[in-house]
Amino acid sequence: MKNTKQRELILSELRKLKTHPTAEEFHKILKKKDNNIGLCTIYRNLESFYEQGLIGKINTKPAKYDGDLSSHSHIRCISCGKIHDIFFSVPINKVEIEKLGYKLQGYKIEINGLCSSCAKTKKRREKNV
Amino acid sequence: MKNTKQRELILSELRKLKTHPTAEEFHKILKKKDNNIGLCTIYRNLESFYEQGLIGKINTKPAKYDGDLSSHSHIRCISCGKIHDIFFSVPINKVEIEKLGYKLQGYKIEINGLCSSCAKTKKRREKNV
DNA sequence: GTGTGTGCAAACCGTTTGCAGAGAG
DNA sequence: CTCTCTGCAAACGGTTTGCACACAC
Repeated sequence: MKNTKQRELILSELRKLKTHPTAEEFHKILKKKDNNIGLCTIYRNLESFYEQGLIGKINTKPAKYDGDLSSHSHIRCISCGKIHDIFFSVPINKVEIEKLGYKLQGYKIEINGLCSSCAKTKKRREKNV
Repeated sequence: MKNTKQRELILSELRKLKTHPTAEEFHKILKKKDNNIGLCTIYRNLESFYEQGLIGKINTKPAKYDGDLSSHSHIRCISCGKIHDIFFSVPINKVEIEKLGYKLQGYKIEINGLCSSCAKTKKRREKNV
């Protein structure tokens, strides 16, 4: 793997973010540092970082990327799609997995909820205000 | 919601399956019963059943659908993509969610592992056999 | 120098949509 | 009769790929 300036930029900038940008959002951010960087370079590198386990990827459409590798989950608002980090551990029962003949590689918990600002908007809508 | 023969066929056939077909795989299955059924009808109805909470949907690409609503999770082989049902419960800490101002709607656990047949193939590959 | 990485545009693929006609109510 | 549902084909949108050139090694 060659050490290009784009590759370095992508990883270091993602690490700095506390948000979970889509490839396109991230592209806009990176253009401020390198106006020529291509969207497909970002896709290519994010994907390869993800495969190497250097970053996280959230299974939304479009996908969101996470520079924070500390073990945490995400809660996603069913109304606006916003994602928040959430920290709690879940005991995974390996026995059940081994019974099926699988070797555990990892797991993700995908939590859906309604965020407070969407809850307010909804309440307002219901009152026809 | 009108009660068309396509709609009825889609739901009843999905309920019969123990597998988790993609829309396209399911289309092939349904064509045996109704050769004229269109792929987009299947998409439309599966999506609406899913929104009504009548069936499950697995967040793969392409998406897979699950006619079994009993509370269970899925383990996905990282090598071949096969999905197995897995039954165990996970305590979700609501306090942490409420702290963030969210109202819990639901959650899914996505478990990744290596299935036994892929593990064998891999071992064989490593030995150059 | 050699070979991988880049940026561009075009292809890709799963999914969605517009439309005219069919069929449920 | 009306109005939603269907099947078709074409559009869509996020992502990937083929290519020629650039640049790390």
